[in-house]
Amino acid sequence: MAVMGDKSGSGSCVAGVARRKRGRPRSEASRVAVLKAAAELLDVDQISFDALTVERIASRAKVGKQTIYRWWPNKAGVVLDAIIDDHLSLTFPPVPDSGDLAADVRSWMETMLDEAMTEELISMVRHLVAAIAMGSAEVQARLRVSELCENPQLRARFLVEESRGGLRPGVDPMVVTSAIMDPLLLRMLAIGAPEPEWAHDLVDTVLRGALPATSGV
Amino acid sequence: MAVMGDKSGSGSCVAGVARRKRGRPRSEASRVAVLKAAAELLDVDQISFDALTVERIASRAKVGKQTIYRWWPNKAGVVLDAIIDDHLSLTFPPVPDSGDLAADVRSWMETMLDEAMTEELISMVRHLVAAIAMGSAEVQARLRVSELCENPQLRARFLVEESRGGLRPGVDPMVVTSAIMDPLLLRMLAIGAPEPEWAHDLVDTVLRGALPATSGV
Amino acid sequence: MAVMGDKSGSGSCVAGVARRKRGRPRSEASRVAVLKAAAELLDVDQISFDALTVERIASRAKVGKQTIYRWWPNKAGVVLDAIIDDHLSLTFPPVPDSGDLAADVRSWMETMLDEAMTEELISMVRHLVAAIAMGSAEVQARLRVSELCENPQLRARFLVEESRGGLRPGVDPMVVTSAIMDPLLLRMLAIGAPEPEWAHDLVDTVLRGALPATSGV
Amino acid sequence: MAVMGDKSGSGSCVAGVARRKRGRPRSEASRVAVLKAAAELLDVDQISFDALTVERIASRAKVGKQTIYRWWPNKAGVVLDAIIDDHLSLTFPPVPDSGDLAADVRSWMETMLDEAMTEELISMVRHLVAAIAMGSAEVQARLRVSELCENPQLRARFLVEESRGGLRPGVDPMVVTSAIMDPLLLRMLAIGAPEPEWAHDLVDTVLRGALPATSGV
DNA sequence: CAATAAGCGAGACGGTACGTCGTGTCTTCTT
DNA sequence: AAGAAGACACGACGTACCGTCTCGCTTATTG
Repeated sequence: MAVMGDKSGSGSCVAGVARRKRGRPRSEASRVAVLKAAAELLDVDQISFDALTVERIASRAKVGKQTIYRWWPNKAGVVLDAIIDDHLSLTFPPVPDSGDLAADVRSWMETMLDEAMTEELISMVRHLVAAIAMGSAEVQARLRVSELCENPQLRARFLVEESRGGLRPGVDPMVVTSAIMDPLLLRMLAIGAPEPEWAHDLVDTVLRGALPATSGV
Repeated sequence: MAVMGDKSGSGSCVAGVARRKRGRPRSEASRVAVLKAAAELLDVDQISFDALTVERIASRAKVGKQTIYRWWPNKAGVVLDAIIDDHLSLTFPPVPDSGDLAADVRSWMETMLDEAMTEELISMVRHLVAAIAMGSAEVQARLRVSELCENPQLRARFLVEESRGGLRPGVDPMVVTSAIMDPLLLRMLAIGAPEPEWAHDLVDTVLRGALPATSGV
Repeated sequence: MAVMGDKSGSGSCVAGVARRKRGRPRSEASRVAVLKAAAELLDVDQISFDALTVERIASRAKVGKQTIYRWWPNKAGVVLDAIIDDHLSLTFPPVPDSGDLAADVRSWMETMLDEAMTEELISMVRHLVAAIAMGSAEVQARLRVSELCENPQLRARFLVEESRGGLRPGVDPMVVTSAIMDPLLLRMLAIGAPEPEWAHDLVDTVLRGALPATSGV
Repeated sequence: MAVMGDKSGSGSCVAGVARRKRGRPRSEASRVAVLKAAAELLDVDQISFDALTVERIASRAKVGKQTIYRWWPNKAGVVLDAIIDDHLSLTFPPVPDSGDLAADVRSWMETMLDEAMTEELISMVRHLVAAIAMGSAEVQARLRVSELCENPQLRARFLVEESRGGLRPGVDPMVVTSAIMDPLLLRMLAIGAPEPEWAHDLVDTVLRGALPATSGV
């Protein structure tokens, strides 16, 4: 999933051969060092998004400040690229597929509450949301909350179920995913781990709305 | 809903007489001027949360910078108090009550999409979420997204419906509110106004899970 | 040597009986506490003149800040009063009087160089000069360097000598005192203790000019 | 008379090649602009040493505040460099050389009293002495009152006279200069212009001590 | 192979805002 | 009325980053 960190939108060289430009080419090592440094500062050193500074990234990456400003518009841009380049990611537990959607989602939520509500994951959510909420319109154009914060696996499970005919007709798997995941994310952002009761109630209510009437949820 | 802007955790005078402290008492005028100034800068002048500075608040409020730092820990603290003190608030359209919950919520969502998705409302959502996502743990302890970003009217409508027995037994009105409102808020935060189709699908799915099976949603 | 620390020049009550003014009289205890505190901070705690603050004086004196501002114009005023009231003073070694002026002054200078060039005395000179150099015109009107920095004993010795006819006719004892003391003070201010050679040369040269031609200096 | 404004004690490159350091080199333009600005504020705008602020210097010099703090420890350091770099100096009237030292010095003192005792010169003396008296030990190490406040021309006149054999053997020209100049400076600092009588008496007394006995001073 | 470009680490630059400290004034209760 | 306490408007402090701008050096392509 290559991404142009390019300020100027670059517009890839259409000439098939990808004719190399004159002058010294961009250093891949520096690019990676920057993204890695940013990711580590947020992830390992657990600093907050606004305690993160471009200078600190540059210093940790052993890179000149200008090298960052040459390729990214600001720190939000760097963080987003770090996310996109998978140096920094939300890793939610996998969603099982036993054939029984309701049981699978409930079991997944159980695992979320028991194992995934770590300080690291919660602060990561905060960083991402902060990066998005503070980023410029331009930055947001490159990023969808739904693509980053959502559990792609959860969405995939709903899509599979839909193809099996296990969802009520007309129900959008994306919508179902959001209805479960987004309230969960906002709770993590605002109050940390949610109440188990609340979470189970959420899953039940949404699933009841998403499954066919015949299924005895 | 009075709130102690106090750094040191309020510490109410338990002694019944509430004996006045020595020295000049805190100026209520200054307190209000600060909150008002912060609110106006975000609300009227439409500046972003991180373009907001303590110095600018102080200058607009005609108050010494120290007076702000004496009573609030940082700008996020000021903004939160401004919200809590109702100088700054999200005002969503009212939820009608015709007796038919499904129709009411659908109509409310219609109004949201048509009238409420203004630049102002969306940027206000961003300010609030940024204030929470970037704030310290201490700040978050004083604020719940669920209390601020949520539409209290929507929640009230579900509570009324529950008391009338119009909700499926065991369904928590708070959960239902979140399942509709939170995905909407995240969309506003990330991509601005959501697709109408998506929004209607969300309402339908959640309501189907929340209403009694007998109701023909 | 009583001094009115009064801002308004006060103008003593002319009515012979010294009729007490209405209201609570000025607290002598506070006045002394302030001067003592200022003196100690400079003298004992060895802080520099501009590290000295009115707030620190007030706090050390257990006195309200206003009590200082009610009676003194600023910290320079306080320091000057502390000097005048003898809480803070330059104590130079005594000048012997053996009848032989030249021998006495040389011996005094010897003692100065050997015993008096302590860190405390030098920093005290600096405080005084700073207080004078930075003080307003009003402050300076109340203070003469010649009265404070000069060794009154040295001056007295020259005056005695003059009355005995031991000075060349027409020579002003004050001038002689200055010609020896002021270069010494400036050296202390700028470079700390002066070179002994330099000091002896100074004494010799000035004395030769001040004593009658007959005396074989 | 080049001076390193360097915080870290100059550290000249001993390596003959004087290999340039990495990074952008210090801007000479900024260095000069700062010293010039400080000098003008004291000299032209006639503000007092403690009304002088680093921010004002920076703003007048059109320089970032940090650029000042990068190279100087505080405002006293800046003022001292301004002095050393000759942007700010005491300019006393020239000392004539007619061959008759006594007449020359008396005539010079006459000119001093008549023409040089301007408000500007006196306040400049105050600035310089304040800068020294309040400065840290480090600052003082770089500056000698004797080098700055003294009239170099007066000293030169005495040195010339010494080489001609016009001074009494063993008399140090530096000492004579101080014995005349320092009392004058302290008077200017403390009370402004001195009495003419006092000044003439000073000159007579010191010269009598400095000239050979044969000369009929 | 030299010339020419452009990227690189380093670090100074003009700025803005920070959070703290001190000033001198004001306002409250206490003595 | 004066005193101790302490909040107030103001403004400078010295620091941290911002985003820009040279420097000398390195690494490519091109003539």
